[in-house]
Amino acid sequence: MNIKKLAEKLQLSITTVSRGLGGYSDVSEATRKKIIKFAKKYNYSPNPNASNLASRKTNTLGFVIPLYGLNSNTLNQASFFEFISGMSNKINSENIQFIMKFANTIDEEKKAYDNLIKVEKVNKVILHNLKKNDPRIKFLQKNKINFVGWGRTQGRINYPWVDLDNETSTNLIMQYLYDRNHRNIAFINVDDKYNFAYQRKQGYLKFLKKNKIKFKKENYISVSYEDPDQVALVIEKKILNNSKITAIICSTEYSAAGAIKACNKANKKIGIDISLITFDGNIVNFITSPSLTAITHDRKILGSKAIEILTSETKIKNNSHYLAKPEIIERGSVLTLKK
Amino acid sequence: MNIKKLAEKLQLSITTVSRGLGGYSDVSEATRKKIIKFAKKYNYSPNPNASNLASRKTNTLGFVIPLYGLNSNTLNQASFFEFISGMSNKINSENIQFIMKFANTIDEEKKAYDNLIKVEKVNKVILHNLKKNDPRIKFLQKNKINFVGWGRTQGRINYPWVDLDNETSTNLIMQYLYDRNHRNIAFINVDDKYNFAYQRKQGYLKFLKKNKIKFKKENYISVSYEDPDQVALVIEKKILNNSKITAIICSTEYSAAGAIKACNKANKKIGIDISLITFDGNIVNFITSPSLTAITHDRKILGSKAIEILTSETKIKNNSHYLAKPEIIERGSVLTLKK
DNA sequence: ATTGTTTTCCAAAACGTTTTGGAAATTAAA
DNA sequence: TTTAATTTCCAAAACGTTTTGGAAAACAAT
Repeated sequence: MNIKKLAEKLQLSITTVSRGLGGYSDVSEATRKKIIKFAKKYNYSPNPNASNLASRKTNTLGFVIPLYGLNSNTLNQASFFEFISGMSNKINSENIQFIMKFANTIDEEKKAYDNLIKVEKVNKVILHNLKKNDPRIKFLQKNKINFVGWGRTQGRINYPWVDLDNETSTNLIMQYLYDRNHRNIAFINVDDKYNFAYQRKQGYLKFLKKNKIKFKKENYISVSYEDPDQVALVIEKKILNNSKITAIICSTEYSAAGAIKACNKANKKIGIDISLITFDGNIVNFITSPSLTAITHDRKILGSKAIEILTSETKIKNNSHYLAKPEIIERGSVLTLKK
Repeated sequence: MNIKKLAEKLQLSITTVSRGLGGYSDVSEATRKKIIKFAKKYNYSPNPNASNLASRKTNTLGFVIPLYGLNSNTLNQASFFEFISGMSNKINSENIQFIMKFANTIDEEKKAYDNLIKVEKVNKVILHNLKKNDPRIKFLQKNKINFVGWGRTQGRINYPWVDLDNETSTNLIMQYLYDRNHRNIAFINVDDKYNFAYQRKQGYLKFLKKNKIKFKKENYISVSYEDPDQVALVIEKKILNNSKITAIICSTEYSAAGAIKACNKANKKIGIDISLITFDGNIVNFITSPSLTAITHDRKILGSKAIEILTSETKIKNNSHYLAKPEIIERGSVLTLKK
């Protein structure tokens, strides 16, 4: 079924059918309804190729996933799926076309963006893993393509974005531990060149400051993703050997795994001898007994908000943004200390 | 840049440029080279919308990801990314367009396939999580759309597929354990309605038979994905309480996590008091000390083979297939018993 | 030199839409 | 009732390709 046949069935011109479906005001409500009815009946939907071609524009969302950075920066697998899941509802209901590309290298990533803009002519983009002064931003702004950042950079931001509220997260955790009388809290983070790690560090530091707790260098460590065993070793040496530390915050599931290993090795029972709280941790959170208390964010909403911003009727404001609120899931790995 | 302008630059007709780029034999080698040179120079690539429209066909691969089944059937997140990663090289080099859809429900999944075929007019599909007598197969065969299964069903198969060699995997593991003098080996599987689980069970059973070891009902348990804590409990009760069992095979990362928890609770040291070997387990494999010995498959190749089958010049044979070979990564959670 | 083949090229039609610029029909205003 | 304004519709052009059905040019055979 194509528009021509549908127009014949309806005894209307092709133009009217097209405009009716497009919701233009120059077709009466009555005929519009009839057109929609027939379109449904004959299961018609416009050929996107013809449509894009004729209108000289697309309604396509482009999205490049940097495979090379998976699990070694802001993108982890679980968060990807949640984000996508949140997006997909909106995408389906808004009838947006959706092109996703996967890049195994930085070079491929560059090519992928080029292709999206120049060949596929997408009009919306989700930008992941933004860097400071990211060239993609200028590129997109120059080409007047709507985009929203998944994650954001530091400092002044002149583009719309969605992100986890990382600073609040660590603040929340610190408060949670503080309320349970922990005063020497170790924070195992990753390199703060990653924004999420930087933000989490800020939350940690600000809480200390607010409560007039001195920052102890030895309580904060930054580990790499690369060698998990190394992580366990570092934790064992620097954290577990420090008898003052009563609680550990892990910034990633990997470091939580490392912490668990270190604790096992040092024969410290999590939730009894030492408290542990981790970000996310879908898999590791139930290995300990009692299971790990964790902090999570609703990343589904992040995905749907991103689409919302991109499709908002009004011209996208450069300060639209959304912060996913954190939530602590209590499971029992945090001990309440005596005063 | 479009084909018309490029033709002007080349002082050739649009037809010749199009056919030259398409590699047709009715344009001389000399002009073809010149065309390609100019196309590169002016950074021209055909508008896919116009191209699809004019040729009445596409070169598009469709792929529906069932989000609802994530981590609760054959699809887990890590395998998805590996598969995709393997695909993407081929996709880029073969200049295939690629549409991926995500379905949160079975209903959405159905709609997604419909959309791919009828609206997007894809000519290639990757089918995931195949069921016996899967209606999608008939649907695609009827519409003469090339497809390849990621995973396969049991029994006679009349379509091309790629899959893990699950039967060999368990066979390999069993041999590995047997060589180290384990005779009472527990296998923690998931419901064998999932084909991969069924195949793994077959490998386990066949090994027993071949080596004339009696199958002991109490050594085989099937656990669900839903409640990880429950898994740990079952393992503790049924496996760890059975003093004859010297080694455990875990079919999924989740059950390995459950096993670790159970061992911790029962105070059994993995790699010392009991041996453990798991499928995959990117995250859990380094929690224990020594780290978990695991069996993995190269899922990247699975992805690239899938594309290879779909793009093979010759008409796709219904018996093309590829089995990813397993490999044991020794880490130290398996003990060699004394004879 | 003529004819037949093969190679190399091209004009025009087609793909299925959207958009433009107006025409016809209806309603409102005078 | 006539004119003006508004509403509702439509024919034709355009989008950037591919494909069809030859035509022209080059080469080969006689």
